[in-house]
Amino acid sequence: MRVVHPTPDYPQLLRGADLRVTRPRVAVLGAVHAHPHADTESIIGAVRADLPEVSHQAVYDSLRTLAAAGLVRRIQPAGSVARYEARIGDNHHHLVCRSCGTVVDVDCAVGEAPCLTASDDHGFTIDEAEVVFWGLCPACSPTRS
Amino acid sequence: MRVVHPTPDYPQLLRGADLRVTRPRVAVLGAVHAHPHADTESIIGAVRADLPEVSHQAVYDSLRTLAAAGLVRRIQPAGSVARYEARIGDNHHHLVCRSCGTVVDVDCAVGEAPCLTASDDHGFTIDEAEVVFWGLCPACSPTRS
DNA sequence: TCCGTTTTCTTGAATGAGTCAAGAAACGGT
DNA sequence: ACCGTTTCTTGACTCATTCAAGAAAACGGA
Ligand SMILES: [Mn+2]
Ligand SMILES: [Mn+2]
Ligand SMILES: [Zn+2]
Ligand SMILES: [Zn+2]
Repeated sequence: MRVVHPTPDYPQLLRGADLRVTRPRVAVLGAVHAHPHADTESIIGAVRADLPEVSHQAVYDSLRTLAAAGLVRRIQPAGSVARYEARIGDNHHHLVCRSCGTVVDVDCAVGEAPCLTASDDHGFTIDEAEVVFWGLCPACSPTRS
Repeated sequence: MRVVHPTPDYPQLLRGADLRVTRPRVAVLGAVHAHPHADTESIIGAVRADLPEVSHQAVYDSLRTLAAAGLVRRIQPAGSVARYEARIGDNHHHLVCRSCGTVVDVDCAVGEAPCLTASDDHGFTIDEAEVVFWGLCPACSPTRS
């Protein structure tokens, strides 16, 4: 079995979401695909490798638009700035290092989205169950003998 | 069976955590007990009912110290300012309204803390599994017939 | 109770991610 | 190519939270 990861056609993804295709949006979408869980500043840096003149506001606007359209997901672990990823629609979860802030993906252990049911929904209409595992990454863990 | 909720002895709680007993700390601890999931601004307001002259910085410092000592828990759902609660040590979870930001408690549906195990820990040393259910509270839900 | 040391609080300024707003440029349907 | 609409640029601004320096309070020992 062979899993293929063709480079996504970003303009097509944008059109499919009824969004205008602009150079900043294409570059931002590409940067998010290339740098999972990157924060806005990193994305601005990556985008400027292609478009040296993009404004930070264009990146902020693009990220917001892409997130609203469901083309990217925005996450924000407590104490962190916003981070973005292109892995969407699979309700996966995250492992966050308390020391360095590194974020890694964790497949949902239970099932489909939402993967968990609240014991008492208090009358809420729940649409997502977000799980964040906190701890220390290998690099930040105290070395054992 | 009778469940009693005696008013906690805040000075004693502080001493037990090896913290100096100061008026701001006692008041902040009381405010967090009285107003679960309140944000810092609300806590400042509540504390000033007792101590009209406390500085906002004293409240920020107290909250940080109390959280570090484990006497209160700090939560910060994405897009929200920091919120604090005194219900600690039971690994309960939260239900957050996407519209008004209301936070309510949800008992852990699975078990003891951490109530979940990551499918792959990537070498991390995990110490907490945080679950946030997102949705709309009854007041914010579109009314049905 | 008084003292000295240490911690905490007050005051005021600073930080920084993110937003707002107005005009210029780009997109895309005709 | 033209034109109406959306998006981008520029620059100012917000606001939760932090930083820093000196004044006040806490507390263990005398
Ligand atoms: Mn992810
Ligand atoms: Mn709670
Ligand atoms: Zn780490
Ligand atoms: Zn609500």
